[in-house]
Amino acid sequence: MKYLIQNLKITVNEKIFVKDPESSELGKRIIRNSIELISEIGFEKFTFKKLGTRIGSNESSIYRYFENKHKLLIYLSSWYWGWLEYQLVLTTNSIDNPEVRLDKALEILTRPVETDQAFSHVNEVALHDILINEYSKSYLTKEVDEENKEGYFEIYKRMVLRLGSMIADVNPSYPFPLSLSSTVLEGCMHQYFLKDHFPSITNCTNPGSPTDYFKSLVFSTLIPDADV
Amino acid sequence: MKYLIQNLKITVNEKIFVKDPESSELGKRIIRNSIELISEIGFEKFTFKKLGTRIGSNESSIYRYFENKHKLLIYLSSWYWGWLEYQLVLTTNSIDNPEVRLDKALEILTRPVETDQAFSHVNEVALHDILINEYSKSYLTKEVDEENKEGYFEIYKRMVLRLGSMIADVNPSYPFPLSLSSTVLEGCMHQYFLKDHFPSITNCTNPGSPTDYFKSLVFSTLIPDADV
DNA sequence: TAGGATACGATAGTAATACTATTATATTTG
DNA sequence: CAAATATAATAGTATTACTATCGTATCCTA
Repeated sequence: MKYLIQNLKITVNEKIFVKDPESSELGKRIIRNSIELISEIGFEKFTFKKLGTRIGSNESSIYRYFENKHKLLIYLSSWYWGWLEYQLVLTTNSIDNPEVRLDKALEILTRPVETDQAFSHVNEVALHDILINEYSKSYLTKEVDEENKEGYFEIYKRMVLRLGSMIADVNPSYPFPLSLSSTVLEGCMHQYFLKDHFPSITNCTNPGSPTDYFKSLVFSTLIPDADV
Repeated sequence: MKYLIQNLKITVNEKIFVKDPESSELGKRIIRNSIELISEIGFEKFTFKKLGTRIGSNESSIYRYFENKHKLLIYLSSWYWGWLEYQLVLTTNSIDNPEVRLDKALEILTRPVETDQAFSHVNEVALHDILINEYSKSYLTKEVDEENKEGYFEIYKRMVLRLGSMIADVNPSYPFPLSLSSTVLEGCMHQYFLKDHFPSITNCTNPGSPTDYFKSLVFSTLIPDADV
């Protein structure tokens, strides 16, 4: 994938980190290796000590960037949603026809992730795996309301609102645009998970099928007599 | 809610527990209090030590019933799905008309949970909260494939298959009955979560709206020109 | 080029977690 | 009444998730 804008930086809420990991080499090593390590061993078994060993650095140095691994997960997730949002906006904002725009949006949001050369310290494919396997752990906590107030989930919510408004543009009288939008974003990650671990309870077992499924779901809901 | 059958027992895979908690008073106290404690402080902060203190019993005694808190969560979830499945089957199996049956099924599966007098040691409302806030943590692990082989998620998968086949009965040519079924079950818990913590990205903010939303989603998908 | 700020690494230490093991006592059952 | 079983009490371990301190290297600037 190629970008019009080089040296792009995905902006993440400053409250999420202690020191901006994009501001130093060590910070970028933390990001690159935490993505790989979390996707390898899972979030539960991931510790700053293991990450320190892996990058030949000290546990305490990592704490200078992130308060704890929960905040790191929120950082990585925010980065992912910011990256996806950028692609969504770039691809859809020039499209005037609401149906075509929504169709394109669903494609961007549900397709398998590919590596993006623009961000060399981020393995987007591994990061997508982390989102599928770990994202809900970032908000299924007792601290979610506080953290939401602090703006930790802004980018994700903005994504839901964006897709929701594209849905409303196609059918302004549909009463559940936001629920449909949140169902698509969350449900898509779930279908990717099922494909890998519970294939008996999904029909999204080959590449491209999540896109087909969610397009059909959304359009037949919004345009009852359409031929989709 | 009243039951035709008294002294009913929800059957859970025996590999999930060390000793059947239904077989003793202590076991039932573990179940009752773990449900309350997990829903109060959340799964992360929940420990067997805290549970022991709460029930005036010893940490080591709890380990005789469950290997660890992960298994306890799987037990509680399985119990919940077994309980819901019972209601689903009881309510729908006498209905011949596929549309009416699916409509009724969606009602059972998406409505708010009420206390069930038949199981005095289980607070079903608190258990539903646990499912909403913690269920995905039970399968979003690196051990999911092994545990799936052991049958830990059987009841849940059976639920998805049941709803999936009711969906297929309404429209046999619809290509994604299982994905739609899993989306409804998972998505419903997600909408309940959003209602409480991210109300700005859902339209399911008042009681009954998850049912309306999912009925409309499913029927407009299956019956494109229906008046739903 | 000296002096101060900043970054990083190394080490040590703490409270809590998630167990395991052993022994003692109480209760149930045959 | 003896044996089996269940539970309680205590102790102990490795790991986790940090916090605190200190020394050194590097960088920036006056």
